[in-house]
Parts: sequence; structure tokens; C-alpha cells
Amino acid sequence: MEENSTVSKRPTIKDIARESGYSKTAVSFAFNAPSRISEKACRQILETAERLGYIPDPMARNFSLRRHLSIGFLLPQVVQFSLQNPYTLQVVLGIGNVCEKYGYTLTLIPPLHKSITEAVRNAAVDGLITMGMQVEMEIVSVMQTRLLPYVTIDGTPDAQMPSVNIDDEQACYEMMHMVLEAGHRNIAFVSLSEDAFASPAKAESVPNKRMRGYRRAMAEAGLALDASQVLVSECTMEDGIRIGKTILALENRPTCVVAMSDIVAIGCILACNQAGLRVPDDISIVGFDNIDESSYIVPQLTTVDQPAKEKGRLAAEALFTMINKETLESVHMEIPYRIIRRESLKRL
Amino acid sequence: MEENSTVSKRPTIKDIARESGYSKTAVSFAFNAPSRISEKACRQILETAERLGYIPDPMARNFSLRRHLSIGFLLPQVVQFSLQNPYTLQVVLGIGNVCEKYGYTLTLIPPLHKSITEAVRNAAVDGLITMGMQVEMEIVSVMQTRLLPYVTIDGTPDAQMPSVNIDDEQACYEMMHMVLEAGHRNIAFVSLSEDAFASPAKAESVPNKRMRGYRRAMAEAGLALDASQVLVSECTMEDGIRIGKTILALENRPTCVVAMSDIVAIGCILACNQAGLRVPDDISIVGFDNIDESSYIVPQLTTVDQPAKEKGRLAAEALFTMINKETLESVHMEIPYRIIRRESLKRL
DNA sequence: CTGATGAGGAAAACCGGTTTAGTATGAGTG
DNA sequence: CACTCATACTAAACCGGTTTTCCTCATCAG
Repeated sequence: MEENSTVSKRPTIKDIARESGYSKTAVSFAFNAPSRISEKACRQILETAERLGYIPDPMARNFSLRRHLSIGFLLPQVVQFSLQNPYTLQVVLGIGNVCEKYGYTLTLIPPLHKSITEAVRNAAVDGLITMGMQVEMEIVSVMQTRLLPYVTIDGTPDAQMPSVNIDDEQACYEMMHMVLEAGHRNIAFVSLSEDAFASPAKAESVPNKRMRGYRRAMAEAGLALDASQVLVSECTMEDGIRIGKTILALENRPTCVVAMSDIVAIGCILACNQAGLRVPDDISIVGFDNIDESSYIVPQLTTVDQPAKEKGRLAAEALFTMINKETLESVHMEIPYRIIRRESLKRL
Repeated sequence: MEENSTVSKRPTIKDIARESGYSKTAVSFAFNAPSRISEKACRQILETAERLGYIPDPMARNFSLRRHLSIGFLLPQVVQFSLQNPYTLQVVLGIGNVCEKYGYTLTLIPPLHKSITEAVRNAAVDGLITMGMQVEMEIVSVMQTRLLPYVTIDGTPDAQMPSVNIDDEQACYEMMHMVLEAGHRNIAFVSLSEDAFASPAKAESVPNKRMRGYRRAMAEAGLALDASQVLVSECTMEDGIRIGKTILALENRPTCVVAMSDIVAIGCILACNQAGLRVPDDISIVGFDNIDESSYIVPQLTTVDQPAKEKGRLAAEALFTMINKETLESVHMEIPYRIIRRESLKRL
């Protein structure tokens, strides 16, 4: 049943060709290469297009030109958590700025109910940026099969995988060193959970690298490792609060909490406040990331500053280099970090 | 010069058809409707696909199926500012959650260097959510011409434009009323600037609606309007600081600042702190939005709570309703707000 | 034995653009 | 005048899938 009176379809290039008396080719040229047709033809075609309300279908154009004009960011967690984590948000901002510069859109790809692999199979993008990716993951082979350029932030460097990182092991080691120097001996260490699409624990993941830094510092200080002092947290303030409570309930309460994420550290501070403990007088807390909030909160948080926005920027620039089929100057980018000592760490 | 040895192309459905000895149709069925072919054929085809590393081209599929599986969010400002504004971020989160639920991606569309109109013309999405849009804007006619469903948040309701709003005029009026009740007579009002893609000032834009609430409250209190007390700010903390400094430099310094955005209000608080003034003892400051930070900051901010995430959720749900060609229950959604009185407003 | 039915699969049309290859015309050149 | 060349344009192929249409063959009821 044809109802083209009510369900009016958009006009296509063919309609404009017919109506204006020119060919499809001419119409295409009128929009994309006006110099290749006469002024008169161009004018007539554009006028016809205007009259019929013709706008070239972006999907058809992109399909024909084999491009998407968008790059994807694979959210490490559900949307809610990913963007609520200020660190991740800064990364997204860094990526977004570069997209803007190149006239691309930024597609946020949540792990679909189906699976993250399915999401990557279907992603309508020219390239992907991921966080915490390791080369053994299934999605890596999907991206490779699709010949889709990709870069990982906070992932495991590999010949197959361009990456942007800081020296996580050393950063964590230095932080621990500072805490130990300050006289702490009973320290709770709050590690990061592996990401949503994590594969079997891999020696080179960020959580593991930091863990190595932790162990090294502990060993150097001659301290034994105590499994009950190592906890794992999601990267959310809620989970930080939960972890904080857990720590406060430990038999042998630590004098310092070293959290691998500021947002978790802030959650711990809140938990302490709720429990009536003062930071840092009753307990010291340090974090990692140096998000903006860390300098606002009372007490100001001791943390490791890592330039999140810069990570995003570098990853995106690298991705565009690959999209343009140029070769990367360096496949593994390591950028500097900085230990920032503030009020939340007290000398014992 | 053919270099198919190195520049290997991805296999297409045709290659799988040839290689497996079946037709393109059969291959398509193997992936999308296995029940329509024999088990044996399906097995052979999938096996061939696996062997050759075939993944159906998402672009081609989407093109053929006339869909994108993505909805767009038109960033009201450059990426940097949009997402750094916690209010906007909450809106994005609300939208993102819904996308996740429907298995769609969320495309962030920055105003391209070209123009925002160009961005909308080219957007590869099934629908668009915008902020602060008014029906006279050029992009509205572009979306209509493209037959692209759209919803606006904080825009001007119109028969042509589904919208999600609070009652901005009344909310602002009530806030002003409370400030006047508290005894303030010398009040600085910090209005919002119109959005990036603003059209000629329209009576019904959010900034204007709030301004009406402001005027009504002032009139009721029998106060004359003083143009020097009305300022306009970008929605960034930096600009908030700038505005704060400007206000402190006014000859006749106000006893209260009413800002139309918490992030600006917070900027004002910082400016006061820097100038050695205490809030609210030396000057009261109130905001609008009730972002999370407003309850953390010292002093806690008096503000209007508007459910940003809920706005995003409603807009996205409405958009999906339209994408599915169902009819909206209500085209103009107005949701409740709440005045929240906290420390930053002092009774004179 | 015959005709109807349904399953399995192939050919071709289609989605809406871009691009290649090619044609007709007129101007310029030796 | 014949030949080249540029201009302005068109027809058809192409991008890689999906979907419609149709064909063949086996099965089964009458």
C-alpha cells in the first residue's frame, strides 16, 4: 500500500537529477566539485536541490567513500561509571578536543548487552581508542581482522598495540616510598579491579604494574606482604566508601591507605569522616591520578599527577595518524608523572 | 600497482560466497537468519568466514538497513567546556544510560569548524538530542529536511519540537523571592549566555525565561532594575571567577550574587576567597543546577536542584520512541525542580 | 500418478551516493 | 583542414551488504 502522500520520502540524488534535467554525476559534482561542471548547471542543480529539500545522505556518502568521520571510545565500564570517573572524563576530553580539530565526531561505545566483542564488531568508526587493553583480548583480534586502527591508553604495550602510558610501576613505587619514608608501616593498598573486558590477569596490566611497584617498595623496606592489607576496588566513589569502611573495620587498622585512584581515595576520606575519624590525623590517605577534586577536598589529597587529558590527546593524535595511513613516530608513548604531596599524608 | 600481498583487503560477502560455494544470499542468511538455510550450509559458510577472517562490514549493513545504531548529542559548546560542565555531563550520562539499554552508541557532535549546520547535515545518527534549541534555528530545518527525529533539552517548546524542561521562570522567581526574603536588596544577577548556535534572542530561551522570573521578583519587591547589576557569563568555572572579580569591583558591591549556573557560582566563591572575602558572611552567593560539587564545597551552595540525569533520560527515551515510529505520550515534558537552601545564602 | 506445498538456495534488484571511462562539442594550433 | 585538447556532461560500475523474486526439487495428500 503506497502512501507517498503522507509518508513522504526524502528525495535522493536521482530525483534531483531527473528534476533538474542533469545526470546523477552532475548532481554529485555540484555538491562536491562544482568546478567540474558549468556555472549554469551548478546553479540549476543546487536550486532544484533546495526546492525539493535535498540533503545528501551522509550514510550513503560515507559508505561510498569508505569512511565514517567518527572515532570510537570504548567505555571501560558502563556509561554511568566511566564518565563519572573524573580521570576517564579527562581522557575523553583530550580525545574530544582532537576530534574537534579534525572535524570528526566521537562515538562513545558502551559494552553492549551482547558483549564487548559484538560492540567492536559493529562499531561504525574509523578507529578505536580503548583503555586498559591487552593484546590477548578477543577484541584486539576483532579490530585487527577489521583492519581498524586502534590505540590503547593504560593498556599493555605490545608490538601489535600502540599505547599511551606513564611508568605505572615506578610511580607507584615512588608513592609507596614516600609513604614509608613518612614512617608508615601498617599500610592498606587498594588496587584497581581489572577492566570490564579484562582477560586472564596479565603481568603487564596497569593494576599489576602498580602492584609490582608496591611489592618492590615493601620489600626494600623489609616489610612482609600481608594479603589482608591488599584490597580491590571499582573506580567509583561508592566503592571507595565501601572499601574505606572495610579498612576501618580491619583488626589491625592501618595508619595509611594507598589507593590507586583518587576517586576511591576520596571515597575513603568520606568513609573516615562518617566514622568520625580525621584525615590525616587519625589516618593518612593517598591517591592516584590528581583529579581536580583532589585539590579541592579537605584535606587536600596527596597523589600522583598523571596528565589524563594529555593521554587522550596523544592517543587521538596517534589514531588519526594511523587513519591517514601515515606511520607513527613512536608506537609506545610514555609521558611523565609527578608525585604531589599534600595534606592528606601525615608524617608519623 | 597492485600490492595485494601486503595491502591485503578485507574479504567481502562475495569472497565468502565464492569460497564456500554458496550464494551471497546464503552467506547473509548464515549470519542473520540461520534458520533459513540448512545446518550444513550454515556451518560451512561460518567456517569459511572464520577461516578467511570475514566480519560483515557494519557500514554496509547499516546502509542497507537504513539505520545507524547511534544517536547524536549536539554539544552546546566546544567539547572541552561542554563536558567540563557537570550539569551537561549529567545530561550526557542520562542519555548514555538509555543508549546502553537500547544497544545504541552515543555520538558526541562538536560544532565543526565549518558550522553547526554542517555538522547536523553530516551527522551519521538516527536521531539527535540538543540543548537550548529554538525552533527558528537553521539546524531545526535541517533536521526536519533530513526527517531526523530530535528532542531538545532546555530549549523552547514548540509544536515542531519535543522538549524536556523545568519551569525555569518560576524556579528563578522562587530563588529570587527567597533571596529577597532574606533581606537582600542589592543583588547581582549573573545570566547565562545564549548557546553557541543561538539565534536572535528569543523570548522563550532558558536565559530569557529565567530573566523574566528575575524581573518579576524584583518588580514585586518594588525594586528598580539596574543594568549594571546584570551580567552574562559563560558556563565555565573560569568565567565564573572572572565574573566574581567583576562583581567585587563594582562601585556599589552587591550583598548577594544570584548565578544561573552552579559552576559559575562556584567560580564566584573562589574569586571571593581569593579576594579575602568570606562567603556568606561578606557576600552571599546562590547558584542553579545543584551539581554534586555544590554540596561538597565550603560553604555549601544554595541552589535550584534540577534533575539533569533525568532530563537526559527522558529526552533519550522520547527520541527512541520517535525512532521506533511510535507516538510520544507527551511532546513537552516538564519535570519538577526543588529550591535547596544551604549555607551560602545568609539572612541580612 | 498428479498437483500442491514447502524447503533450500540462487539471481537480481536495491540502498544512495562516488568515480571511472567515455562521448560530443567547440576552440586552438600548425 | 586535420589534429589535438579541453570542457561539459553522461552511462555504468562500484562500495558491501539485505531483500525480493524466483527456481528446483523432494515430499505428501488425494
